[in-house]
Amino acid sequence: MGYSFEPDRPALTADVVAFSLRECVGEAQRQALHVLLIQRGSPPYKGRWALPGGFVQTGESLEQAARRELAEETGMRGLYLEQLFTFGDPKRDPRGWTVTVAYVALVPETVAVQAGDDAAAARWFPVQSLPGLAFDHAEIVHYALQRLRNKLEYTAVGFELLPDEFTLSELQTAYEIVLGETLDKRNFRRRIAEANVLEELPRFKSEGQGRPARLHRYRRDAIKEVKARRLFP
Amino acid sequence: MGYSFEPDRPALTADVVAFSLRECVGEAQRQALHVLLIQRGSPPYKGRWALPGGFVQTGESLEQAARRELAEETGMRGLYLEQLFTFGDPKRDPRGWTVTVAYVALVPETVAVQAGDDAAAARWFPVQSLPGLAFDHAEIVHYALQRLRNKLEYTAVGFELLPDEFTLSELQTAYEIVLGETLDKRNFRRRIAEANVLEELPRFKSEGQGRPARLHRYRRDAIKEVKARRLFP
DNA sequence: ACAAAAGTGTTCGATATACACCCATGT
DNA sequence: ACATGGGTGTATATCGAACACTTTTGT
Repeated sequence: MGYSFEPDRPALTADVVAFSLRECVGEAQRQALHVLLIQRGSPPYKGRWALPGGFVQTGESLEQAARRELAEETGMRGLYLEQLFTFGDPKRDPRGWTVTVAYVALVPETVAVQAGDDAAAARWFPVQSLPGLAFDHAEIVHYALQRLRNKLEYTAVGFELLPDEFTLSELQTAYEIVLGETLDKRNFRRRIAEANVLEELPRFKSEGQGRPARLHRYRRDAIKEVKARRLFP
Repeated sequence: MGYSFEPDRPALTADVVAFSLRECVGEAQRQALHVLLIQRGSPPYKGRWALPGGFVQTGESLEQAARRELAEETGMRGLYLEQLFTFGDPKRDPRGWTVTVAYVALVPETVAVQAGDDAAAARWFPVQSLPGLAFDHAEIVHYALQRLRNKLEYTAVGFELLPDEFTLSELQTAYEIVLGETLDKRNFRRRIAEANVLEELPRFKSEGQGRPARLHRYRRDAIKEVKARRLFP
């Protein structure tokens, strides 16, 4: 670090790829993985959809910036958040040199979006049918999706997409939607049990018809394994 | 991304954690994993050791900046390089707000270090006995080491630490040193063979005594597996 | 009673692990 | 001839994958 002069500085932003499992519009009961996008109100890319995010401010950490921007633009707080990658191609923003630190957030369906102060539209889009995105945001979403699938295979973060209390079937459905493949119920439950990150609650959830399902929640005292085992090899 | 005003900008740097397997000083034949450090010539942390790195310049990408700084300060070029993480704690640099994008580089022992223009000392330190580091660089190295071990378990990047041509025993030794455990020779060779990333060369390497070992090299046409298999579960 | 979702074990094949001897060269 | 490192196959244990029926509730 032999800083011998002070060159120009890029603008630094934090952008968030917020994933959530939501019902597809028009298709009740059919959940799909969605990404939250915000419609740009000013050029460049005016009217185009983009990831929530904005400038990192003096005195805050990168993660704080990501959380603040997400809260300001969508009202969502307290989510699982993880740094994804930093995108710094000098031409990625037509206005000038802008480097962005991208984060991934996982959002339970129970968390509601409140559009930001600037009244910009915020909407969930199915990852399978995203509109054209501003900047290099399509690339960022693509990279985030890969990472999410990987993460789900190796670690047990799936419940970050669910409410505090959930049934094992809901958890399995979450995994199936994200991974894009169906899983065997018995094998799935065995894996989750062996991971030892859930605890049973003394409550059940009745989903219309059928036998009520036991509710579970994440064990907050769950130990991070020294050598993470792959959950779904 | 509703940029409504232009806040202060942090300085943006790229730092590199360069790993290499080198002989320990004093202990001929005993290799260990080393990290390249540069002695700071000016405050803050004057005289302390730090990671090579420096400001990202206008018009270059983050990876280009990392490569350029590494070349300028150590003379090393053409290495395996991978983005690690971006560190942005507002207090990480006492001079002011500085965000750094950290990279990991893997350096064959055959690559020599030429100290940079500013004649700052550059030295390889065993990861087991690092000096006190400037800034948050100890944290960065620690994180890089975790990532390197992980990477080696899941993917076959081990040969990036070796010269173009190497023997399977050299490759195994590299894995053993980084992972900190001994591996079974036959199982190791089977795994590497199954990964299908190496090709045999019609040459052998005679290491003083013993039967000469066949040389191998990385297959440049090796296919990236869709679903990476763990090499050493 | 029946439709709908929850819950539960076992078998079989694949993969990982443990293990020992012969080969080619230098001294 | 012997010391040194290179090279090879098999048997067993573990793990993953496939698979079907019983239970509990709402209608």
